Amino acid sequence: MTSIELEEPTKTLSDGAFRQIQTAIVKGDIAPGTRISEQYLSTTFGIGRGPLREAIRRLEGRRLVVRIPHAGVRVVSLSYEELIELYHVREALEGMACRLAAQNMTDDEIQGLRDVLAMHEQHSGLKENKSYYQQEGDLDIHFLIVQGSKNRTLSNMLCDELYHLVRMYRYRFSTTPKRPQQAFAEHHNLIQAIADRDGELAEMLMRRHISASRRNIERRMQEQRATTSSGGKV
Amino acid sequence: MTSIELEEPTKTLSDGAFRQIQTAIVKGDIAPGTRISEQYLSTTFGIGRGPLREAIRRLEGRRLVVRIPHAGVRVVSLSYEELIELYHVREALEGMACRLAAQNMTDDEIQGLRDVLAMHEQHSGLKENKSYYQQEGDLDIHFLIVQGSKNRTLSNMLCDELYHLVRMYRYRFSTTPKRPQQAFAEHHNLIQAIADRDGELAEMLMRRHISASRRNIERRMQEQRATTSSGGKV
DNA sequence: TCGATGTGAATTGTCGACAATCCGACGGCC
DNA sequence: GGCCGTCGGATTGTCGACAATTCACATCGA
Repeated sequence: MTSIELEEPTKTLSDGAFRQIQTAIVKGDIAPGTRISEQYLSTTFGIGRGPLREAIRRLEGRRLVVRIPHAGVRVVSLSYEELIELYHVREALEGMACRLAAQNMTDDEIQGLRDVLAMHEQHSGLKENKSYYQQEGDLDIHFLIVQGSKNRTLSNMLCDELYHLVRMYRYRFSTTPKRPQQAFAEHHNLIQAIADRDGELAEMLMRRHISASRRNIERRMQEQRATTSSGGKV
Repeated sequence: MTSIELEEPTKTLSDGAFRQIQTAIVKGDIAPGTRISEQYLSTTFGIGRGPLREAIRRLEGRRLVVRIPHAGVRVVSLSYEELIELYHVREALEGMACRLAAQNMTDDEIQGLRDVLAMHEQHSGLKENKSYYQQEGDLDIHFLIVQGSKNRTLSNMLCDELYHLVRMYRYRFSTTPKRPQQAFAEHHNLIQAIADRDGELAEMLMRRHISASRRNIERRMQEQRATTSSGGKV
């Protein structure tokens, strides 16, 4: 119901391939850094190389894949630094979105926010399935708030570009012990501030929420690096 | 010297077409909202439709053109509201960039910033060519500051996506009487704050600088609307 | 044994032709 | 006279084949 992807009927083969590859990358079916050959995708989706290449070019424009001329395309692979940078950008952008949401959301939309939160609370408490909450539910809340800012330019940047990258790397840090409950509490306060139409507070809470999430990643990444001295890519 | 575009030799026809069309759109050679036919571009650039379509798909991914299946592509045309939204986003993002720049720029880079400002002062004072300063010089300063943030993710978003859209609509408002001098003074204070390593002040000044620029557009747009009751697109 | 170099296979880049779809004009009908 | 269906032209979408470039492997020499 609150799904980010709205499944419209695909009009052209190129559009269909674009969506399928995008979701495959975002969901992690294709690991970051993987080289994807045209022929493989061509036979997999059962379409010619023409539309396929066009789909890849669109993904290239969205920075989900990087292309090296005459050497193929690879799924984008964020370095540790780039992932942290991404969260810093989110902090600024979603903080702004949250302030605008406190001003511009309708009462019905705020109620919808509460409903989703309650649903996640049940789901999280009932099944103790923390990964679900952390993985998708969190983004659903953020998604609704961003939409509530009523700034379409901002929504596009956040939902169509940054969130895909965030989702790519989200599942890796979803099992941090106390983080889900903490995030839930932060969401609760966040929504309350929006309901109170307190934009200043809402922005500050959102910034701290994302900041806490970022620090959580930093901490886990350092732990991981202490054990395995891997390269820069995550 | 401080040009945004770094002209690397184009490796493939598709890449070459991508850049040429992009600059043509950004510089205003192709007006916003114009429908661009594949055949025309194909014969103009002297390349086949295949690479051309791929270039267009990349532009589509960057939101510089919008595509309607089976009906062609049009150069993106921002509505008045979207243009204002764009400046709000810039306010948040460049404010952040400016704060980071105050922390992370080297002394040499700050000196480079001052050099560019001095150069623009001479240029602006000598030739009284206000449009140049407002049009490109302003963005050069912003460009250098964003690069100085040392946040590559932020740089990419600002320089590769937003600035192109800003430049598309910049020339229309370049002749506002006192704005260039005012902007110059704002740049001066901005750079001083960065040199003083005062991130808080630098962010605030940048936000106000962009906010002033936005209000300038809003004012001129309302004047324009008062005379000609045109549609929403600008 | 290690490095450089040349060859070959695989992959990407490009082109032309054909099919599917949409837009505008014309004529018929109410 | 105005509206609707049909037809034609033009444009876009798709496919297959060929050329250009790169990468890997094997070979040769120091």
